[in-house]
Amino acid sequence: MSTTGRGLHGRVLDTLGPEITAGAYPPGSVLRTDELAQRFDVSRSVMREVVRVLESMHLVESRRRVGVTVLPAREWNVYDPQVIRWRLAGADRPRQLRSLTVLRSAIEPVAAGLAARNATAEQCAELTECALGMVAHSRGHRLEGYLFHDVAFHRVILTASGNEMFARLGDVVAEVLAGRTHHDVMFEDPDPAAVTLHVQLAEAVRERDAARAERLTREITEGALQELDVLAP
Amino acid sequence: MSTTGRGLHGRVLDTLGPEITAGAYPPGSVLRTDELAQRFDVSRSVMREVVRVLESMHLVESRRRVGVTVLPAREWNVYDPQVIRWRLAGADRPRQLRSLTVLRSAIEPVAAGLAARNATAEQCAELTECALGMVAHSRGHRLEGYLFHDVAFHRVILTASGNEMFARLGDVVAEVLAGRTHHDVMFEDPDPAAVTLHVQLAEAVRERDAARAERLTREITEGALQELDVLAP
DNA sequence: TGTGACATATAAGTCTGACTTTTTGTTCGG
DNA sequence: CCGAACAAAAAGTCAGACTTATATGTCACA
Repeated sequence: MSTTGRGLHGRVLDTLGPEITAGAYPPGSVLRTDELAQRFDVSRSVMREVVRVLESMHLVESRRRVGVTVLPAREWNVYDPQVIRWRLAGADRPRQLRSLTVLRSAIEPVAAGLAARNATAEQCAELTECALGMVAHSRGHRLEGYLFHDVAFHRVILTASGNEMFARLGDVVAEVLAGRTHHDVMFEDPDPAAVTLHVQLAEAVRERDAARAERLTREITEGALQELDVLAP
Repeated sequence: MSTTGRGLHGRVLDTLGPEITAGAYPPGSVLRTDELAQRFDVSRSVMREVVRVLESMHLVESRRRVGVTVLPAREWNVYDPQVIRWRLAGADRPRQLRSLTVLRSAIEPVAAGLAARNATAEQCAELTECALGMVAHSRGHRLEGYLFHDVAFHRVILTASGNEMFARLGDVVAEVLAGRTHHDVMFEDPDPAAVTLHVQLAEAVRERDAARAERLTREITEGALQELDVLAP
């Protein structure tokens, strides 16, 4: 599940990163490289590399004679996929999930509008295929299959928009959708209305109807927001 | 101007990072840590730290027995402020600027709507102050002063939205606005219509009129998009 | 001729210890 | 009371030896 995995360096990062993003050290706390190296039983070289990466994420700041200072959350690179994953795994997961869902609600409608203008024939076909897959798995507790096609659907939309900034949010959306299915329990089958909206959206993109694509996506994301209000008020 | 600056490590990064994001090495190219260390005249330790940071940005991938492989642009963490700065300084600056402006056009209207709901009295005051500052510098080639207040205005909106993902885009917006003023020549005074829109927006937020705030912001960002079409068709 | 096991070379990964540089806090003299 | 010199502390840098994974080539065997 963890992306870093490989190498001694990655294992330390996978422990220290989540600790920091979980708020284990209040902002302003100072960590000493040597102490950390001892704690994780690694050499200073490895520890320095870890600190450098944390520094590039703006989670900490390293200064001579003072140590490694933990930065306030406001400074963090919250768009770093690694940071997003760490925070989603932590305690303030609900708040994080809400932030990301609001982000989706801003981005996806615009992305869908652009996709209606720019999508290739192949992408239109993929979209239809995904929507059909969602329909096929919408009943009988086939949640995993449904999720798979849902994620793929939104990825295609974001990619087809032709905007690289939108395209790179595919992982975020995947994380949010997966979170909804797995963590926040989802006993029942997905909302039939949502399924219909996806089918109609694929249709709108295929027919180059940007305005309709945007409107439909807005309905989808508003649904996601309402769902969140019900689960975590 | 460069954020990294400090330390030998930062200087190497400030050279190698821009090179990679500028596409100097085609995707799949392999770099050897030892060679890079020689080239920059630094120790392997320093070079390894640089590679680790580039790896965390998904610009490169380091694998045993093969070397440091440059990844395709599709993999890059394009939301990393450092990466954004590097790319804006490079050759594909126009494309980058367009991507970011489209991103703005998606985010800011939603952020403004939220700001109208959540802004504190203090934030409302700041907003009005910024808008007045923009008015005051809107004539007589006071571009620097205008830019300053424009950036501050949008930062307040994004922060006041209460969504941390939006708030963190303040730097991006600042970069885009600064780019428009400095790089892409802007001899004339700013569009009076835009100034008026900002004043009205501050008003709408103060009066808690979310719908109007969103609509006005949409007009502002659409103006920015059209401006871009004129400059770089 | 194809295939699988094995050997080898290569480049990253890791560790250690010594040394340098910057910064901060203290102390001492004015 | 204040400023300048000083000392200590922690990160930063370096060099060299060693380890580990792995891509690739080799060779025997089918």
